[in-house]
Amino acid sequence: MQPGSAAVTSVSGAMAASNGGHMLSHAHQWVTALPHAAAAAAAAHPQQQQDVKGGAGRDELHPGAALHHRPPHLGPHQGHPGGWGAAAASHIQSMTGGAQQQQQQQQQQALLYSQSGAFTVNGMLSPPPGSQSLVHPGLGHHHHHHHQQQQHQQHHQQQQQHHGVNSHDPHSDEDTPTSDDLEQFAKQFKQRRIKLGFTQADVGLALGTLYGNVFSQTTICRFEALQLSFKNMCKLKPLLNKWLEEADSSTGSPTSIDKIAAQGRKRKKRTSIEVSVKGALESHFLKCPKPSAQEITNLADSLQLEKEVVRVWFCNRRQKEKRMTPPGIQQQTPDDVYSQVGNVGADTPPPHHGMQTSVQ
DNA sequence: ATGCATGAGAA
DNA sequence: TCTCATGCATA
Repeated sequence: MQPGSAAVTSVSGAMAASNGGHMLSHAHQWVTALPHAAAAAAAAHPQQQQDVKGGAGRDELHPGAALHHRPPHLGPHQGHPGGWGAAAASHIQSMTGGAQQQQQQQQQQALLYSQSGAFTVNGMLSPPPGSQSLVHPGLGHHHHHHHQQQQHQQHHQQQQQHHGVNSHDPHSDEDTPTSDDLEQFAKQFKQRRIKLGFTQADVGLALGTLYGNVFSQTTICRFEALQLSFKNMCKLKPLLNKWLEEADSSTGSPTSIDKIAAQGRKRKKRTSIEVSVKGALESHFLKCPKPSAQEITNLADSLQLEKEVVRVWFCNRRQKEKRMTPPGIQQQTPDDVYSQVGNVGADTPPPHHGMQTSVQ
């Protein structure tokens, strides 16, 4: 690896990777086009989302843009199942009557993807002819173990068992589930999904057509693999659960929906960082997960990467640590406990055990 | 299945 | 600026 090209950043055929020395005048503006509202699910229901906020009121009318999905009534729902990685869990969802505080949720943008290309306009109800789905013959290994989840950096847990609501019912889709619940659900979900012949992408779309919240294959995948934050898992579970019900029960209700066009945002080309460089970053991360702006600059400079790239790398790395199935977890089966050798480099940061037993 | 990226919102 | 949810693009 030449020291002159640690990372290859090619931006869509234009704008060559400008590295050489240290030009700090990179006004990264790949985002040139944005005024393109994705008025997909801009229904007027009192949800907590509203896309199109870039001031783009005019868009090219999507033919057949059907924004008519009944609101999933997520209103009085616990939008934030637990304060996990986030700060204070001060927002205890107390919907037990009338005193409840509400706060803005997150944002959701309605875009659409077309990755598997196997879905039909229907989202669901039509097992893709030859998707990447393979019928799993039963896979009956069930082994759930205990595992902690929280890291070290944060604090307090989230499983708040209130008075009244929440009566130890680890099966219903309501109330905050436990990690085990999530693990089981995820596993079950995946199994069912596959048996039904749907791809992750299909599900993502179906969710959109069903509730207005479209998700990508990526998200579904990460959900199944428990690679999301606990909080995020909790949020998605109800939706996916709903889909499951719909999926296997309504095997014959053509719910035609829309299919809008994507917008033309320009995204920066993915910078591929060389392994050696990644190693260096890892090392630094172990020493200092949160480098200061200055440190980032130095690091970026020495690694010959753009500062922004380094910054983002750290952000993403940190996020990884916060997932339910953190990186670095050695998946050891209860019978090969003797393969514990010296751990890499520094130390094993999170001694947490993970789950994720089978990867499709 | 994952790596790097975007963006809204919270500090 | 960081976190968090989320996804395009890619391996």
